[in-house]
Amino acid sequence: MTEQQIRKRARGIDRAFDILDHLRDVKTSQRPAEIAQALGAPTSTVYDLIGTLVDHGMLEVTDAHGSVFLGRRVYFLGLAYRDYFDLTRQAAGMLDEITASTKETSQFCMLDGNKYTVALQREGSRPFRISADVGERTAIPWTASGRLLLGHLSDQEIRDLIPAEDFILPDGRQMDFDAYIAEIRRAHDERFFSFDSIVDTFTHCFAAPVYDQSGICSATLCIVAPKDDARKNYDLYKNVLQSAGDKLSKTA
Amino acid sequence: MTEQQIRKRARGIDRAFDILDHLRDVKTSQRPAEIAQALGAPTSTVYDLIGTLVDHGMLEVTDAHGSVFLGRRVYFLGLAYRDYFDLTRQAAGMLDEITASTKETSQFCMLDGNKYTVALQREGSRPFRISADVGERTAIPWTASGRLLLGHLSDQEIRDLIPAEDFILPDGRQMDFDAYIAEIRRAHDERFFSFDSIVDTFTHCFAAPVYDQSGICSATLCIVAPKDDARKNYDLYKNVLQSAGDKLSKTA
DNA sequence: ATTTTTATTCCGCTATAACGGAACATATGC
DNA sequence: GCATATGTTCCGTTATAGCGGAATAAAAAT
Repeated sequence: MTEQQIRKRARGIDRAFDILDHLRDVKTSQRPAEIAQALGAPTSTVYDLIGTLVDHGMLEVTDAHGSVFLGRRVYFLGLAYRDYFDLTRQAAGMLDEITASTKETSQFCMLDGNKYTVALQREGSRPFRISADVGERTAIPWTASGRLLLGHLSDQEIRDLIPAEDFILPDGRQMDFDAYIAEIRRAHDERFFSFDSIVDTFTHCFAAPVYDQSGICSATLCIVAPKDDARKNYDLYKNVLQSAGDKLSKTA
Repeated sequence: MTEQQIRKRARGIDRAFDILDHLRDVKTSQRPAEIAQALGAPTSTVYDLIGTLVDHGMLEVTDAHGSVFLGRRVYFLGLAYRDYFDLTRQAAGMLDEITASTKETSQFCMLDGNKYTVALQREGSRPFRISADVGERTAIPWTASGRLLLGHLSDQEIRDLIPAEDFILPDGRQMDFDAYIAEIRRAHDERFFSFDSIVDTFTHCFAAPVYDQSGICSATLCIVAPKDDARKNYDLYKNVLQSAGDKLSKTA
């Protein structure tokens, strides 16, 4: 076989998306036979694929002749795409504002499974070595955000979620679970949490929640500042973060 | 094999949508390995599928670790879904209004390949036998809408689109192509066309364009009225249709 | 640095999805 | 009405997609 591999059969998945794209192009519902013709694809295959696409809700039958158009599910997927990138774009703007007004490093953080990750970061005017890089996965209990992001879970759910070793601090000390839970509850009530960093000795971390439409804290905005800056500007930084978090929140 | 067929392999298409749905659920980008674990699906398969989904633009790589989230294309598909059903819903409302104010039968019509079809219909107070039922495919030149819907095409494109036999009227007479083109150009300029029905002897058909965002007449609103009603209310019907068409049009 | 774990790529086997074509159903023309 | 064309379903064959498992690479732990 040569570089130009000759394939006699197309993958179902490729043809499936061809069907979806085609319907998008023509902007109308069409019958299976029409679609098959338009794509130059084998009829029996197209019938089969349309069947499974309908089962998946990616297509909907629109009339008694069996015409199909794009289905509800593609719409919901589209919404998810938009929400994700809207949030990312808006969050990036917020970080710009926060860092512009405070000169401190700001971050947009989320959970990634049972770990904490920095999704976006804007470095302050005096960038120092931040504990975690963007995309790095960190133990949730080591972070200020890790108090806010679990606020909607029960004690047991929190215990189940976090691996036991994540309660052991970088310096080897064991965290107290009950004290951690108490901090989570307090952070949830106050819509804010801050503490001297656990992973280094010279920074203070501020975190404010971003809520999704169901009121769950789905992300946080953070400021990482040298301890003395943090002390001097505590109220300012807290207010800046909270109002930015409110702006990104979807709650009505 | 029994009723409960045991399958050892899943279809790629099914797993592909599982991946999309999963990302919608978690609302974050994830790495292939995570997704495979979350779905309990074979790793090698998930890697392969994610590759093709990325090729299709259904997924996008969001960071240097290879994390993926829903891609641009799902968004565009979602938009197409929304536009289609928005237009359908709004058009149905318009037909209600038109028929309420005129008592005549109103229709929402589109092209379906190289044929004309009635997509929606609201029957007037004295329903008579309409030439074409909803969903029926009719020769484009036989219809009033068939003047408006081709307004964006060149003479040659029109000639290529319409099968020769569609220029033969139901009574066997041959239509003159140049005269037909002239009517199309005039209808396009006037944003309106009406004539005594070709397919029956007692109705007059009115048609006004609905434009999509690129200014192409993608649909029409029509009134099918008995000839004498049509004569008496010509200006009223024309105005009602045109303003309704303007409301549905996407042009800025 | 070295080991251990986890993530990714590679590759060969085989269950089966895609396909062609026949059979059947439905619409269209005569 | 019958004939012709077109749309849909059914079914057997076979190219190959999905899979398991090995090999390799990258991270994490020691």
